[in-house]
Amino acid sequence: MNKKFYISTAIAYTSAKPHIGNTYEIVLADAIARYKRLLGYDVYFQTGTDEHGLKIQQKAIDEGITPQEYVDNISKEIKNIWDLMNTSYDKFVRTTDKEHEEIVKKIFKKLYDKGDIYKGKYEGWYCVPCESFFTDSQLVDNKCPDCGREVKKESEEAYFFKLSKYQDRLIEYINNHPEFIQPDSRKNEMLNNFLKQGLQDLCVSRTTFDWGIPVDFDSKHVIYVWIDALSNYITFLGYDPDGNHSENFKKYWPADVHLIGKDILRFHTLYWPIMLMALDLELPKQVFGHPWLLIGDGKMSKSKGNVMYADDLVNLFGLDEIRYYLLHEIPFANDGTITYDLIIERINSDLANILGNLVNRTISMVNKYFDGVVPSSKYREQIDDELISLALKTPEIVTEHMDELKVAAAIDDIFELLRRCNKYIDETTPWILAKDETKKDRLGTVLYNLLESIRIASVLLSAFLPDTSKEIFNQLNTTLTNYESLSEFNGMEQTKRVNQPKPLFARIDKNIKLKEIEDYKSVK
RNA sequence: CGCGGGAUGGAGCAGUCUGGUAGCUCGUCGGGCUCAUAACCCGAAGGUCGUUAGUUCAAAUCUAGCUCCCGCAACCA
Repeated sequence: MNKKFYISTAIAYTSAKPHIGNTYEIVLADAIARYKRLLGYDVYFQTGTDEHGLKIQQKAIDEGITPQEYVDNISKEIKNIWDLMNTSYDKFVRTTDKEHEEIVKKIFKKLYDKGDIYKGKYEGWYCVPCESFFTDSQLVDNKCPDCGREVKKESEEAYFFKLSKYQDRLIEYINNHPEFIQPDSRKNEMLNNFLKQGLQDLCVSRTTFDWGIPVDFDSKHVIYVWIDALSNYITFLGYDPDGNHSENFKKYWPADVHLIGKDILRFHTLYWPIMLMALDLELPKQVFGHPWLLIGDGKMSKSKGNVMYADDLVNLFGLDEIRYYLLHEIPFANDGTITYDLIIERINSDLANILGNLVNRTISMVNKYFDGVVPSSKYREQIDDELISLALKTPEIVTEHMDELKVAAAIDDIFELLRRCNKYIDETTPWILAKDETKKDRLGTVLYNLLESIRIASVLLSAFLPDTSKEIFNQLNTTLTNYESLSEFNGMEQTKRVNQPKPLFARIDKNIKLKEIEDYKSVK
């Protein structure tokens, strides 16, 4: 049986349309999931939307619709964007799902019965018009951070979760599993900032709004986001608080990777593991807090008017172009930058020049010199060795990087091979060989080596640029696209015909494109 | 003294853990080539690696201080 791999993204909050920074996460997860499938893993890839809470209730009221209608709309919009980005999730979950709600109630009850949840009082600064509580540190000039009005000290009855009970166990777990929190720098942050200071018990219910899952033994309260949202990772898999877990749950839990934004690391590396400990469940193997995508040097925000949305970018540049940018430009640990200039630069230099042009010139030569028939490769020379050994080594290197979730580095590895191909063409000068009929066999070998190297690169690329990869296979006219076929350098079937070359990516004229973007924006 | 991260040629980044000629991509300049999407290949210029002091035969890399930027600061996804 194949090894399993369970990867999840955070579920997106349905308060607004996600911008390109939020979209990055699903694309990153998709690349990892696709790569694992390529390696033969039995992959389960879950994503979805988080649909409860005060903010949503208010927005719905503002728009004069029910909260359910509101989240139905946004959830659908988010799903559309995920689909637009060609992401291969296996399950799209919604926290307003009835079954989820039932299981969450049971989880809450179970923790309550166990004594890990208890009833207490929540104290804080309350803003009446906003109906929200704030902590000391959240206040701005001792006023409400949202509306700037006066706040007053209030307390309300609430349920609390005993984080403190489990904190030593968690510290021990984190220390014994150095790979649990990634990147490492985040692990230190969590340990130093929170765990070592001692955890306060977490308030897990609210009475100030009702758009949430009710506490079934105390209907005044709704279950607050933590238990509701975080538990999506197990409820939709078929976790049963009474112990009759589904086959899926037994098969896929614990998760291999929770992919999340670095801002919600605390919830996933402190609250969530402790919940699981309280439920006597295994902890996820890894939580990866990925960096942010910044516009220029600032954070994306509506007030700055610099928000970029995935659908606009795809309209302007194309799907794989944007996937490429997202996957390649975001480093492992630090925040990345996105600007139109940088997108254009990457598309031109990497996709059009290095990849697109290589495929185009190679297929053209096969057509021109061999009437499209894949030539035989028996006249090898020493100069071929370097290319061939790199082509055979690249899958290993890419896999290593992917195992470390270093997606950008993995893509670089593939492009290293493509660059080597371009260089190889210069070294072997096939157009000169073509002029000498006696060198026809040598010419064939050179072209074969190129075709096969491109095939190998394209197989690896299928996790990142699925459509492009498909198109390359189409032009190569090959169906041999599995990972196993990369272990030997003979996957291109001789005597088969390649198709006509077709440019994969058009080069972009920067000035024209920037103008087009202006026009596009003004029409919107 | 709240915690953590960052500061590397014009731009975007790697290298820092495990000190030892400063690397990659883009851009610029020069050359080559013509199969190809004015693409490709080669070469060059350009950085006292934020700052100060220390450790060392040797520091971008270790230690301490300082400056600037960013995230977090707990119930705000």
